[in-house]
Amino acid sequence: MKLYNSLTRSLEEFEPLDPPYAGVYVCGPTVYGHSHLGHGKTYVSFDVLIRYLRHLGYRVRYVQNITDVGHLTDNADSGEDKIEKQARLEKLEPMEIAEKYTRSYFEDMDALNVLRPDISPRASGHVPEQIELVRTLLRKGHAYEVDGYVYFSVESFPEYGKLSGRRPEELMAGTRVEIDEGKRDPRDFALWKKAGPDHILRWNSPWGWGYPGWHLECSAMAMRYLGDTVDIHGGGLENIFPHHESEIAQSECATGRQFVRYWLHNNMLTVDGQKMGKSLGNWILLKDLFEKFHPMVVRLYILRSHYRSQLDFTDTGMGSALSGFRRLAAFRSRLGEPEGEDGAPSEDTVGMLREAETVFMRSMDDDLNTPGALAAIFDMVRAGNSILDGNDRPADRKAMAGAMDLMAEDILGLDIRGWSASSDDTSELCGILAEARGTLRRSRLFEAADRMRDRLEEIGYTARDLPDGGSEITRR
RNA sequence: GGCGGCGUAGCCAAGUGGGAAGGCAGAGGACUGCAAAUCCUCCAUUCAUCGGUUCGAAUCCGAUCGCCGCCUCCA
Repeated sequence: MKLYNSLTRSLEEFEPLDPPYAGVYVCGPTVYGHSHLGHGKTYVSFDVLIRYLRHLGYRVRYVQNITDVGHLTDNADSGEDKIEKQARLEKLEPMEIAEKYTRSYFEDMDALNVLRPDISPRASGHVPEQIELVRTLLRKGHAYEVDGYVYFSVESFPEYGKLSGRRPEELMAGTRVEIDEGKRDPRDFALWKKAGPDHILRWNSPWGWGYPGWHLECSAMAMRYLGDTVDIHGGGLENIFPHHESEIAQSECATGRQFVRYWLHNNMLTVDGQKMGKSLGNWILLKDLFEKFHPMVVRLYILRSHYRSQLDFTDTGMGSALSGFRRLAAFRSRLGEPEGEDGAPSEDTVGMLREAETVFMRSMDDDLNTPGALAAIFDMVRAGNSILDGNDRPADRKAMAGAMDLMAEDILGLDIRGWSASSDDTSELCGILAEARGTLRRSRLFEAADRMRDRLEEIGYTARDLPDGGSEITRR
């Protein structure tokens, strides 16, 4: 499989350091609020990576942190810890906030059918590791302490900037680079920050009470669980600088080894052509979106564009995704669950499925080209329907079901069968109504039968008539 | 100001040197009592514009116009 490596700015064949094991680290959320659609895009994208790596036979260890401490509301030291701020607003303990929104995050990711990471380490639970990393950097001369603060010395790492492509001189005296009294160099960043008693989330350290700088946790936890060199590190594009750049600096200075071999970055989400921002009034929480659209439709929407492209969210786009999902669901539902069929599928089916899987895998191998992979699935749906229209053989349905379940469900994570099942709460009632419509039709009381269909349509049910004279009623 | 990306049919979106995928919407047809679903056919001689390289470019190079993002907490 080829992956686009931000570090080399090129497509590279993925080869883990120690096959078949593959270590993947993805920057997780800061848990001070409900997850938004941007989280959805990022974690669905990386979920597909994990699923596909596993399909290819890699033994993946997927680590994704939960940031429950240390990030500030703004860049200055006067900034407030975001979790502490939220705790004050909700009148809860900071750890209650972290717990509440961690659960909320997993709830939303579960709905999107995102597989849970193998390890979800909390930053607050890894302060000793972070302190140890700071000590190492101090010992090796890559950091210095100033009055309870510890800074990383960018000058001590000539490769600083290799990921983001920034030149050191650009970083000097930049208008937006934090100028801090204690720093020897404006580019330096804090590894450890001093915190007074008013700061609830603080720990004792060799440099006094404080808390870790915001780049530190990822380095510490990635190396703790995946070793000094991580195969794949993923995250949002906006984290390339300074977050990931600084992770590299800290980690490589501490170990003397390459920190990450493949850097993957997911592009951003826009809403109606604009950046999604709280102040812009286009902030979309997943929980709100799920009220309007089934999570699987959201997932399909995300997968219709490539993970390195910006994805623009629009209502018409969601409508289009919904129609597409219905098509997939209708096909899968038509296939049923023909478990006990032992006959061989027809040549047409075998050939058609081979073609679909070839195109699908070729697309996935090409830096996770999910739009191309979806095209292969839709081709299969059309060809499959065509074959079954001509001759509905259970062995063919079974083969097609297997292909759908592998490509759409296992790899792309579209829970199509779950969708069908979830809209089935009223199945018994629908059965009775279908019986009634069938009786009316057989009695040629078409006017009454159609009035029934129209009224059902109005409340969200679709009636379709079957070749045998019966009817079927389903919820849209 | 620095950096990066994008501009492909009505909308969305792959393709990145030699046949313009796929989805949605739309048109016609088959099927149906009528529908729905499904199938068939049609729907970009052309890929923002201009110029260049090439036997050949949506794909490479240059310019122009337009849009977006990152650089600041943000996935």
